[in-house]
Amino acid sequence: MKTEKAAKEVVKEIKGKIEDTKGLTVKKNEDFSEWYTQVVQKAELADLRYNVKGFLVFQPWSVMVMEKMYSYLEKTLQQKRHKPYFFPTLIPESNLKRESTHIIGFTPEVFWVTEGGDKKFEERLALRPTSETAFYQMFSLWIRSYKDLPFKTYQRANVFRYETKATRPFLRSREFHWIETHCVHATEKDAEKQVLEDMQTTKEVLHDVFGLPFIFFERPAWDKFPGADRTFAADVLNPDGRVVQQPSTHLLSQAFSKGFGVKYTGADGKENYGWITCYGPAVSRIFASVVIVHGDDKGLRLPWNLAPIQVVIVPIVDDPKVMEKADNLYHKLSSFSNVEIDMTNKSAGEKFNHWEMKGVPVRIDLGLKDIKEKSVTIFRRDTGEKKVIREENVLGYIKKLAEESGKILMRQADKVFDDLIINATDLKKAKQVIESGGIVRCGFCSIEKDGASCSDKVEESTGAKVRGRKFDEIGKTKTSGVCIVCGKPAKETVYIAREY
RNA sequence: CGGGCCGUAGUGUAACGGCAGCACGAGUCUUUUGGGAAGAUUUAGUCCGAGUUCAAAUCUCGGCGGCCCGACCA
Repeated sequence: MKTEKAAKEVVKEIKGKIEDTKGLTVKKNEDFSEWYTQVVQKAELADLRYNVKGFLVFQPWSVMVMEKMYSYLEKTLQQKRHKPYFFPTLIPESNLKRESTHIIGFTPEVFWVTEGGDKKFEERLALRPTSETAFYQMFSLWIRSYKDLPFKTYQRANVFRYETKATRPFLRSREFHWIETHCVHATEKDAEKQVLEDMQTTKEVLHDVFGLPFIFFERPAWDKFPGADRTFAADVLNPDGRVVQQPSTHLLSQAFSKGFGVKYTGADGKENYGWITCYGPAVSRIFASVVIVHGDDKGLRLPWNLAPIQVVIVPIVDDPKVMEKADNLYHKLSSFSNVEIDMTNKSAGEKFNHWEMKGVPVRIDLGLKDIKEKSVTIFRRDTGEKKVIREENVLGYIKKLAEESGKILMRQADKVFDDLIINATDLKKAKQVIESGGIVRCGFCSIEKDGASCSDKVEESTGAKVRGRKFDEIGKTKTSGVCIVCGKPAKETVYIAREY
């Protein structure tokens, strides 16, 4: 009995010690939820202790990464002729009401501003949950002629949604940071082209630069953006088999232009309503995906192009010769990368672990051995390899690394999707696939309103949701099967996955 | 918004209704440094408000905040 008690004490003591360490105490694929919480705190991405529910403080490391994300997104949008704006944060309630589906969809999550000083406003003002009803109010004043079209805008903004569900840092909080684009086109066809362009932008930036794998779906009728005619959304996959909705692009058609009077005079002198589209990459959530998709049991792994510090030089000993060589390297590398020398008084091992947690792509270790042998030791975070490189080859080696490191992370991430999509012909099988962390591909009666009841049954029996039809399969694959739920002939092939 | 759990130094954890303790961190000094160094020394805490009680971190109520699970979303 006594020994049992003593053993318990020892276990407790050891456990306490593990929890005190600065490293991650769980493996990503064993307890994903806990892993994510720890990375956010231990890599100092956000402080969750701000005293308003659902709001948090973004710390420098995440802010610097997100600044880079903004810059890639904005550069791409501007190349595609979107013009930047900053719109007000407040939107009068009457604006929100101008499109009926929109107001119904958003009302439950609006923060309202009702007074200024001690004076009550006659009309409530919304803290923008999204800015359609702010932009289109002005579009109606700005757009006169077909010569003004296409009218392509965007803004970087923080938006507010009164989420009722427990929030998760970066993935879901009551204030989040994004870019929203709003475009007016002369014809439906032009608007459709814009949606294609938005999807292409998503691929160019989120996949090719940030290394995130995703599938674009057309959402079913019951899951569209409030007020949209058609909604297309990219789902990024988490390692635990759940998907996260990332940028979505919407064909708003003419509902909003009619509500706000966004009209133009055509070449024929006749008045027409504009065709509106909008697109919303949520940078703070995209950041979450970068953390989740690339991170490992040691912490973050940042693609070269997103890392605030790309190369860190770690002097192993405090020795004048070592410091001189570190300075030397610093100046050479600064010409094409952000470099930092870790001068802290921590032990070598602790420095190594610290920078691995932060996800810095390249580390250079410098000690007396390297001085003697005219070499340096280079550690790369993407593959975990450590190599001794001759001094004269260092620059070339790191330049090459810079080019391929993002691609390596991208390829590693792309692979994840391969085995996860599994065909199913009945709900029992679908449930099995979902429970083993997969995504189901199956026949489905309809993604129009008449399919909603079958969708409810899918949710009921699998706990997962119908994500929609895969965009690049629309019209290409003939669906010959039957609906996985009702057994009627399947008009669509859809995908089913659990969601974050 | 419903159901469950929770709030003690910066962090993680102890204390039957009866002296709030331990570890890590942080500060200073010395010795160290090739995968989470050591000694000396200093530092700091019961979420907020009310109630019960001789006595509350502990019990009750309210507020604020967090975590998990469901309906909503980017």
